[in-house]
Amino acid sequence: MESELAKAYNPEQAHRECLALWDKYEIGHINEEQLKKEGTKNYSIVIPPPNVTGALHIGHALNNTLQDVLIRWRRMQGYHAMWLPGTDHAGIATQAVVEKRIIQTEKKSRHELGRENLVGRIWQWKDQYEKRILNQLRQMGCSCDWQRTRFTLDPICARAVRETFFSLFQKGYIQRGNRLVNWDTHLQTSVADDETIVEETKGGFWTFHYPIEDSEELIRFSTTRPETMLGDTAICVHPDDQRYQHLIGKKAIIPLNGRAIPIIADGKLADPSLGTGAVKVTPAHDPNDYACGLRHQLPMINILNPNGTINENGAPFTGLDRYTAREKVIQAMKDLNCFEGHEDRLIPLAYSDRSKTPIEPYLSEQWFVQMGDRNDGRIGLAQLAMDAVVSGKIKIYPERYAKSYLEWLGEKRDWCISRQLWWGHRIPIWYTQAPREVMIKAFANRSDIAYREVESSTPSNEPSWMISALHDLAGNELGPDYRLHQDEDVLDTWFSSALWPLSTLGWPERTAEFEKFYPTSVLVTSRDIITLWVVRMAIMGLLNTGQVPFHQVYVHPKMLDGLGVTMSKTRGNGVDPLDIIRMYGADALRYQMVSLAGETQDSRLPVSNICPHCGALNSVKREHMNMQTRKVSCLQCKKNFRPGGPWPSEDEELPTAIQASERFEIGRNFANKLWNAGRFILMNLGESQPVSFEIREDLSGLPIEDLWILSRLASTVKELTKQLEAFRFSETTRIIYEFVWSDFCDWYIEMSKGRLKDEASKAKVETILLFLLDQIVRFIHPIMPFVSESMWQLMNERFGKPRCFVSEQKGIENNRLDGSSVTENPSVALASVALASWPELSESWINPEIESRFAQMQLLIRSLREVRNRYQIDTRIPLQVSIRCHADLVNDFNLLTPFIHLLGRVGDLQIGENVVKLPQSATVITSEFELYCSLVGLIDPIKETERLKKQLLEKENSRSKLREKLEKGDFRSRAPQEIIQQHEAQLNDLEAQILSLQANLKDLEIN
RNA sequence: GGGCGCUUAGCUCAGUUGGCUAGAGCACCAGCUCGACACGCUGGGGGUCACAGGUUCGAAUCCUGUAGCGCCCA
Repeated sequence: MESELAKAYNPEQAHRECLALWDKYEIGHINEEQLKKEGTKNYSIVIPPPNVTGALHIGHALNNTLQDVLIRWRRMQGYHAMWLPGTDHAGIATQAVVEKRIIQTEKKSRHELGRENLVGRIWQWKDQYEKRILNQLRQMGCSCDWQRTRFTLDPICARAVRETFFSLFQKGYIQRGNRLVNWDTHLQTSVADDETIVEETKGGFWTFHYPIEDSEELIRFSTTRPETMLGDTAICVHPDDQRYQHLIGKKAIIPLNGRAIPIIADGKLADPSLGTGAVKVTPAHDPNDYACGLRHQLPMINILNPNGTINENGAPFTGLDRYTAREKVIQAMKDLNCFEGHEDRLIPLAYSDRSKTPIEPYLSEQWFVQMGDRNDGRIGLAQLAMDAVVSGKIKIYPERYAKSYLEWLGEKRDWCISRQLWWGHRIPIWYTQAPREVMIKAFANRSDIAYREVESSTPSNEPSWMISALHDLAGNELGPDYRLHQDEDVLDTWFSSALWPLSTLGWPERTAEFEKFYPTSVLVTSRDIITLWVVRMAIMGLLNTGQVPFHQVYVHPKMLDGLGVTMSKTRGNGVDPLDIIRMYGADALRYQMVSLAGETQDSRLPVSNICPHCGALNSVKREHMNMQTRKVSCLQCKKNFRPGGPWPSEDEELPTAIQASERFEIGRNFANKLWNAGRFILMNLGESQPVSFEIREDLSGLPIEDLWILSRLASTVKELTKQLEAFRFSETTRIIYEFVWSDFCDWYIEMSKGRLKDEASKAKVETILLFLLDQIVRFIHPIMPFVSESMWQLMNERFGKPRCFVSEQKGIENNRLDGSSVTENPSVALASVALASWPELSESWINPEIESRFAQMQLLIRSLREVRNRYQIDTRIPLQVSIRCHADLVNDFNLLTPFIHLLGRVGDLQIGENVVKLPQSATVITSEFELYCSLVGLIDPIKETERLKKQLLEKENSRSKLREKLEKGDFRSRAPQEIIQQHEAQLNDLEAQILSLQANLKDLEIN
């Protein structure tokens, strides 16, 4: 008996030991030798790089667990599997967080701090969070290739960005121009459409009129943003609108500044059925008006400064904030008698996701990647990425997401890649004014320079140039007379993350990593990222290399809280994976993550606050979210605490709760179950030390219980492998749980308790037990690496190097620690289960017939237990039992007699075709057997009558349903023969069972 | 407004091409310290599969509509 094996699995100890072990053997690292080796099966994943904005939450835990499951599984299958970790600089998000913090703590704006200082501070932030994120991944057990960790702003990634920008510029895919963008007046940058959120907001709807030039007439219109009248350049009516035909071509006067603007007809902008049918047109401040402005070549007057105040074009309101200006403009219009009315309205308003301030449509100079089709023979970028999915070069799982991918790309909208930020890859463009000859002279022989003339509305003697360069320009390339200055803006974060599969592998250099692992095997991500990121990676990969960046995309569900709301730090309904690991262990976290990754549903995870005083779970209510409640009293100990959430600082009076969820208990319990199964097996081996334990592929001669468990094992492994190949993660946990807990622990181990006591059968059952444990530890490892590794190590300690195996399998341990060749000796144990081989068992072991025969014994045992429970018979009292069944089953039951005695706690046992009912017995009737448990002195006729009547009722219900079905309509003429026979056989069974039950009931009445 | 998805036991979810009496875990009830495990063992109760139609011999499953929820795009 070994006492050193803890009674319960200790995740903390396992984490310490396993992490050290995996570090020691660098299990995730592809070394130089492996890198160079040819003819290997390769498998690679690049991590969707988490933002350095903050720490990882439970959604990341899901995403990364799934990647690790795939990587560990493929590694065990003998692939050279490489999972490349890293982080994303997340331009606007990170800059916003750091800026905000500096404003709070130091009362300084970024402009006061200066570009260099701010960027320095963000790097500090990045260092801190990158470290934290990578540690979180490590604690989760992620087997990344840590030595290849990348960051989207590091020099390797920067090189790919420069190369790509240059090439896009050269090929004419990148252009600069005045565009209407979403302007964040707080952060003073443009933001992408998907960085905005639209919310119904309380606003107003005002009606005004403008006088018509040289006329007594007025034209009336309505607006939700009166201040934009300052930038109006037209009034628009519908071409068919009879009310305004005579006004088209005339001019209206903006009374605020006296500007005369044309009245135009445009069927796309004006809707005669809405309001007055006339609308004001402000091309510089509204997307629809902008489009109209382009159609009619209207002037575009920008009335805003970058900070949201009115500029000189908006005189006399210059300098006022736009919302103050709105009030003043309304008042001015009232004073001019041009005001007609006002009503309150809810209007959809776009907010910046980063600063939460209202977005202003704003005209500014931006850089764009052209996505649409081209007329110069080059392929359109959107089309390029669409073709990859249509042709199947990229396969998306589940398939339906291919649709959103294609639909989004189908719009072929240009991609605005410039951001007015300081944190990011600075746009590699330099500007200058110089004569053409100077440019040619300086750059004629340079392949690393491309330049274009800037189209200018104000012609001058010397043309303006935009210069794209692969390497930074010093500024003096054109000599002392012509200074170069670099564009102030940075690139959209997605520009560099779009290159992630390329840049991390070293592209544009043809590194060994790139050659071996590009295209990557699969990208694992969540669906909101498809349009932002997946499509852009596809474009960049195809454009730069002609190859897709990944063969498969697996889209997993989203994590929701108990109320069905997406988890996020800002809502305070998220959970830190480290909290879960501390409470339940990393295996429990991973198990739960895998089990909720189903095909269709997002998954709800009710979140609780852990009381800092007593540890009780208090579920998170809506009122606790968004830091709305400062104080909660614990349901259990009644003491007060502050609910968990993204609080900016510690509370001085109240301790703050960490958050958790009892859902993770399943995984914790399961890990403990496995631990204890292993503990049982190792302890029972006692003093004996099998040197190696071998199972032949040919199972003949093994008893039915062994054939049964090996059949179950083989089909479990087969099914598991199949489900992993199809990314059906939740299925894998179901399969594993069912086999390990039910088949292995509840049945096989329980049965083995008898065989282990018998010297004659001890060695044989030990062999099977060890073999099963070995196989389980292997196939459970991708999902629960810590408990499986701990068990593996215990087995190593116990048996040293030799290890169980299937004797006919050769050369399966091919993924050796030293990266060396396939070993021909399968009996050599491996230092880590992470490097052991994935189970692969003979098809011939799968035996459905044995499984269904064995199921009869299970049903028998369950029936016995039910009787015992019903009568509350002490487990120590053996039951006297007789069983009537057909000959085949008599035979099986005879073979399994020891287990019937053991598991059913049976004393006297009679089995036969003509066995008679015992007096005063409880009865269970099934389709295959009739079971009688003698209850002399215990039988309660009333109770037993109740039981039988219940059984009878159930069977009669089933019978009438079945009869109805068989006799109704055209069942017999139209249903397949097979089904009809099945139903009939079942009906016969039921009839027989009902007769038996009735007979037994009659007996009870008599007695 | 358009698209995608969801609605199954008190809770979280399975249910792959329609076919035995719809399953699991947790929670609940009853009984168990029987030498792996109380993070456990044994048994039990609990569902008109959101609603209304339709197709079919047969619908949780396929079709249409309604309601509610979520996400994406306008």
